[in-house]
Amino acid sequence: MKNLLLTVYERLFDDYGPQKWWPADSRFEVMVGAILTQNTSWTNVEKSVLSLKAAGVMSPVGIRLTQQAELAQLVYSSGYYNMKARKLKAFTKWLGEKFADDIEAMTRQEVSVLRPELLSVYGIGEETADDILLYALDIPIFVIDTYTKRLTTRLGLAPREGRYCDYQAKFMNSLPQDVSLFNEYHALIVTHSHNICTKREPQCEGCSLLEVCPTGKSRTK
DNA sequence: GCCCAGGTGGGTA
DNA sequence: TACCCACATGGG
Repeated sequence: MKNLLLTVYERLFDDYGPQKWWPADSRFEVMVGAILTQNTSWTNVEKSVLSLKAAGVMSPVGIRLTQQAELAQLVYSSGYYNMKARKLKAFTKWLGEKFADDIEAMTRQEVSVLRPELLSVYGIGEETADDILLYALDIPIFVIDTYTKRLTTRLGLAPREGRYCDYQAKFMNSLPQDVSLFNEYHALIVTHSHNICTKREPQCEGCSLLEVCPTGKSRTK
């Protein structure tokens, strides 16, 4: 049987082309973006990223030296600003204590050790951890988000159990373990989701799974 | 005005 | 384990 998930990937890639994720100037900026984009549209995150850069604090040291209240103002536009300021503080504290801010050193850690370490940091859950591993550290791990779950469910490919790890296993067991493929696939799912009806359930009449929403009701172009 | 966005942590049963 | 809720701005 032809690998269905690979077929879906090829179809999305044909439709949208390379997505060039993650848009950022450094690995550290990817990590910051991964925290800021939690349940938040990227356009809001971009403003916060610019604010952090303008304030000269887009670095582990910069964030550690910034008061949490001031940090909250800098990331205001991405919402949950008090929570996210706290998360950025927790993450940079960990980065300093564990790796002396040496991000290259992170890549030399076994994923089996590094991922649980990331998950132990306040504010870093499974998706954010995997964003960091894949998009900042080029480690082949598949990122599962709301869009991915929704699409696989609509395609009838949802795993029997609906935990994060079940969805992740579904993708990782069906695809070659390739950083570029995982990078592109997740990005394509997000882009595609921005182009189809994203209403939770049911999807709008006639909104085909792999077609752009015919009603034009897609929300986040 | 309403709905949703590239989630996570804490509380309760 | 499985829900429920708080966290919050900004665009369609």
